[in-house]
Amino acid sequence: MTRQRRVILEEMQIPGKHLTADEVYQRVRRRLPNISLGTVYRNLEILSRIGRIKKLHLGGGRKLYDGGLHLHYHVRCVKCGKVSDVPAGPFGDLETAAGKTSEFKILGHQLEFEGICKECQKDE
Amino acid sequence: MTRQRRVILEEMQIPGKHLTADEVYQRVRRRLPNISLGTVYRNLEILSRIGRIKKLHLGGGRKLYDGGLHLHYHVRCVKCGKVSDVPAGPFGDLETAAGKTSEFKILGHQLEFEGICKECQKDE
DNA sequence: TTTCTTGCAAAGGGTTTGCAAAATA
DNA sequence: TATTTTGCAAACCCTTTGCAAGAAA
Repeated sequence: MTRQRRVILEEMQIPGKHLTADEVYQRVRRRLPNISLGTVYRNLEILSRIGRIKKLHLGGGRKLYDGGLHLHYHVRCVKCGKVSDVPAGPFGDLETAAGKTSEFKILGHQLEFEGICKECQKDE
Repeated sequence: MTRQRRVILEEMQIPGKHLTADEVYQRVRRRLPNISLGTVYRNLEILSRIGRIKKLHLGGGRKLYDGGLHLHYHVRCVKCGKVSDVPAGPFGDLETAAGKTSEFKILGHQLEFEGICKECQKDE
């Protein structure tokens, strides 16, 4: 656990926020001005592999990193791209249901809603 | 509706299959050898915007295009990346539930399961 | 010391875009 | 004819990677 990795992890602890790799880079650079973007990418990959953060691939096509590990879903604004958390369920046991109709051994799931955020609703 | 667009749409009609832009390009090229990759990208974008196909951003980070318009979900193998359809629900009314806890006006949702496909289960 | 990680810069892969020519409505 | 779309190629992200120097275990 290097200094860089620790700071990256700390800077990801923003409840309800989801950052691109470059946003993480910008934040971390305020504390470690010499860190490189490559290091940020490498550590985001490692941290998500060991389960300290979550990598999201949402509909907008952007890769986002989420420091929040509690079970929750996401909603993305189709107008401005803003992503917010949606508290999880209770949505029944989705995985059990899927396991009955699929030949896959189900290990997990991701649920993403799309809609229009409060600000964009005003603009309509 | 140009010839290129029509052929692209036709080549996407493979039940249960999900293609990358390049796979679409390869398929279409068998019928229209001079089509360019740019044209494929432009038409996939247009077709998904007008709702004739669906653009998927699954966990693997890959962008896939799906010609199947019936309501269904997807499951992705975490070992080999294979993507299969999962019949939808009945999973209750996910969007109504999300609308109660979110300030967004909910318009839709995508649900992706991850697991291990039949073939990869054998290898374990 | 041995192994892992860093910063740098270059390479890589997928996607988008400007343009003039061609096709469509 | 007016508008849209095409093929081509270059440009454009974003992300990954090779390397030698540096830090961590």
